[in-house]
Amino acid sequence: MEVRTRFAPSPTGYMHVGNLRTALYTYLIARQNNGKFILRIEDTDQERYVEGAVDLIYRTMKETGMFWDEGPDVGGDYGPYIQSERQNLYMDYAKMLVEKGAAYYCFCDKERLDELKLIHSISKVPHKYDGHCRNLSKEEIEEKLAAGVPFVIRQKIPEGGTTTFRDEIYGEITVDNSELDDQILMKTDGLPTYNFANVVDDHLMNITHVVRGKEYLSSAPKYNLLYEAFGWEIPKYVHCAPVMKDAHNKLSKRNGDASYEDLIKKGYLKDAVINYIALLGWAPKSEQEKFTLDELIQEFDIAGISKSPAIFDNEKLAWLNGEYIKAMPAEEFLEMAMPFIKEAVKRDDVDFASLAALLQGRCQILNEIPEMIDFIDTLPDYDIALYTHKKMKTNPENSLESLKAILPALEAVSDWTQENIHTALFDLIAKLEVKNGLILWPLRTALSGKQFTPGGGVELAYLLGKEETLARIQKGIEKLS
RNA sequence: GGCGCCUUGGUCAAGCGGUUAAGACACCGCCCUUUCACGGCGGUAUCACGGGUUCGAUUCCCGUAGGCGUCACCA
Repeated sequence: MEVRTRFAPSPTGYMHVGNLRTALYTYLIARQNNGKFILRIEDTDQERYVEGAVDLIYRTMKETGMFWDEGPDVGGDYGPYIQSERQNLYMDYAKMLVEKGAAYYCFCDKERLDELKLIHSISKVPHKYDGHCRNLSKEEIEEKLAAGVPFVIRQKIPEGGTTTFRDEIYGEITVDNSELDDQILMKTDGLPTYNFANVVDDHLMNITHVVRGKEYLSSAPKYNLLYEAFGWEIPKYVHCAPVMKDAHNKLSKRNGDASYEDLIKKGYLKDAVINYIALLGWAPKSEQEKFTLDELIQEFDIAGISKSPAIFDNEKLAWLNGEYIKAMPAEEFLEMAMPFIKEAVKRDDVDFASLAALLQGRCQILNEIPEMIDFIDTLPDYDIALYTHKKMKTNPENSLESLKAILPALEAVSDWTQENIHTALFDLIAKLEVKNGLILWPLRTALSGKQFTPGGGVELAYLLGKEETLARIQKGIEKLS
């Protein structure tokens, strides 16, 4: 049978990393089985609907390469793929269940239900519907329906016994039916609840693997009962443990910056993000760590998904991102880095390609760039203590001597190329018979005024240009005198 | 509180009755080096606890503890 999976987000906001990971796993299962990946929008809750959320879902999925075979925008044989456009179909299925004795009309109003809830909470009893309308006579039902009394349709959970379901990650789980509530399937507004719509849609769309968050694990037995009542085949369940911010809190926008969009804005690469989240909660059989989406399709295995929650580790994502940056073609990196370079460098007479080359091996996240190169436009007001470096055996005194020697040597360089600068400085080093560091450390310090820079004295001199280089050396000499 | 699930280093994790308990990030040290970085080498650090079962438990069973989830006319 053809594998069909579905990602079914509700348009209630942004795509956080946990969502994205669920989408990814769902996508991978479909692709590696040469199956179909379906996108379905679950918008039965009008109150929580957020404008633009659907577009964001589309954009994110496309950007990361998770293209769907069927969905609202591309169509398919099992549409519509937006739940609100399917409203008229759920009532018939609910009534079918009523006829089979697996569901029933309930006319209890809000007041009675609230009262019930209150009593339960005061007496510290788990809240469950009390079955008030479970056994109404046919006449009573007809009468109320005819009178237009608002109703819901509830699932009729069997009175005794247990229900067992199987999850691909957690194995077999059995619960007492007495633990299960007669949950509402159809609301008074005539719309289905998520729980019901999900079952009906998944069946109608021939979904074979239901991948979703672990928070639905406790509802799974009720879904099973529904499938059984309909006589439908039960799909494979894949419940994924959540992605956490720390040991106690799930990742959420309120707590920080866990949305896909934010990560991209900060300068994380989409491939790195996808790669990282694939590894968050799933372990490959080999020791490979870097995966393209295609490689993930090959290697992914449900058996490798872990049961326990995983904490989102920015450090490791940053490392992985750095690996991706290093592996990029230079031109591509230049293009991606340019906006970040421009944030700090307003001068336009800089050799940006050379600058980018220096940066490429030294940054993990693109937004680290501005701070790394902020000295290019203006020399910061630095402390002369920077001239002291134990290993280089430099101090303010000998640095002054070095700078004084460097100045004329560089003045003599007419064609300001990296090579010529290098030659001039190393000739000087040879002539003075000193260690490289004695010349180069003070130079780098004078040019940048920073402890850490992307590149050494030669590179910085070239980048700054002759005029600016000489001016900064002069300034260093004054500072040290 | 009832029910369910989970528990290997700081983090992600391999392991599926016998291992010196992999690997990666982070951290520390050394080497390389024109700083930082990169790279190379090495190191610190983990089976929540208590009972069983077994010749032998990280691995199987039962408890305990802790964590998480769920208990809506939300998804």
